Amino acid sequence: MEHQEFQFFGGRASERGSWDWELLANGLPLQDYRPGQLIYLQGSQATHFYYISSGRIKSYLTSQDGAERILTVYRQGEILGEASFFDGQPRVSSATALTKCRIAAIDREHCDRTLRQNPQLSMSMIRYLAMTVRQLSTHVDDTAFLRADQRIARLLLALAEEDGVTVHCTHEFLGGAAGVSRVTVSRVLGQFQKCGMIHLGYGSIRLLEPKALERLF
Amino acid sequence: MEHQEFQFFGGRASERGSWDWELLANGLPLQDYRPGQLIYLQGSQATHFYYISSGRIKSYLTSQDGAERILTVYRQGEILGEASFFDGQPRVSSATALTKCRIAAIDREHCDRTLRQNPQLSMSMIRYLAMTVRQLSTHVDDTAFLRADQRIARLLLALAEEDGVTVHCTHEFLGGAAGVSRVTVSRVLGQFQKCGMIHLGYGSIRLLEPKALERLF
DNA sequence: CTCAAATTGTAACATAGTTTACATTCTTTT
DNA sequence: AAAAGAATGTAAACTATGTTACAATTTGAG
Repeated sequence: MEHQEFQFFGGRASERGSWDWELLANGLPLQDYRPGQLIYLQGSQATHFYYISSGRIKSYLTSQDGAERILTVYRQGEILGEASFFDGQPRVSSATALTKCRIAAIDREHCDRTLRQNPQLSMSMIRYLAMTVRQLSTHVDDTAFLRADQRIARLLLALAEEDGVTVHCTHEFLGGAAGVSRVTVSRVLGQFQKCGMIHLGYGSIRLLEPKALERLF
Repeated sequence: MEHQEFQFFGGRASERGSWDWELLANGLPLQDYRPGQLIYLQGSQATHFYYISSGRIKSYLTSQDGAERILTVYRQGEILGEASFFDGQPRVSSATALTKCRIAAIDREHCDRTLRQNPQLSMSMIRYLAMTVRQLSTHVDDTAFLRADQRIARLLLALAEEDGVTVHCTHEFLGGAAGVSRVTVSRVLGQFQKCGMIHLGYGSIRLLEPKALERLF
């Protein structure tokens, strides 16, 4: 029970390293992406899905007035965009590179052939999608039932799970991922710091008392 | 583009009839469930998933203080509980029968054998899970960016998609599905009625002007 | 080194939606 | 037919968060 339910988002932690998608990307050229570069856009048709050879990518929803809700942060060795690819409907989310990335784009012909030649990959894909369903359900659960401070606490713990005790991100980012405003993030983090649970830097947060954060819910 | 994006919840409309899971349940005994009977419980281990031969089932999340958030209404011919089954983690949601149901419980041994004998079923499962990912993403999108009245309008349209112009459910139910309180549902529906968009009965809502409801967002 | 841009802190104010409470209406049971 | 239970309508008080605004700090670019 090291990290228990903390697959809130970003959280593919529970399965990190247990996927082997290199086979899927085998033989495909890697493309370079710069930070901030768009990979796919909400509403577009899904002709490919993507394998991350290196770098980090966020997927997110955008409201009509431009607000952004982050769904997942994908990392090296993971795939993204496979759901819209398989169900044939337009993309529900967008994805952009958070860092420099090297990405392979997998098209339908390549995917079909590789799955046919490696039947065990189908089962991996089923498990991967099942994990994504779990993560999104947890997302709904959290936003439905937790207060702002609780969601922010969960998020910090989930990010620390991946990055270590010092999490590097802005309050703006945390707001987008937890579904609260930047101002609320700053206020809540200020309180956390006052209680000695965290230490705030510029663009970074060091978790001092993770146990205390867990006790918030 | 008859129903466009309205897979909000309950909404498997976009794919209705396009699944053929009978093969998966073939040879398994059907069990009878009464309305209100529990099928599986949040937090429990997933040893089976389920095929609905007849009846309707809701899946939902429960908060610590007992509040309920409905995720999906499943119907005849659909399967449920497959995500936790495949990813091997405890159930994130519960499921109970809404009506009398006949259900087949599919265990791991039976599932493995059937998928091995019918390789095309794996691809169906991938498409089904992909559709579920889409639905949950839409769920997150709606609760993140829409007001109470907009979510209720969407929900009514989605339900009408399945049940016809007269939707049979309580305000309590709508609240659970849209993520708002019963009181808010009653207030919003009252306004909709005053505008002539709907007609309210006892346990039923007739949509008079669906177009007007769509214009709300 | 300087200036512009990004990030953070904080306060006042606005508000959508919850909670609580109670009356009313409809349905089912006896 | 009466009584009990469900479902609905509506109002008042409350609250968590968003919004707006602006100052202070840190970083990065030229």
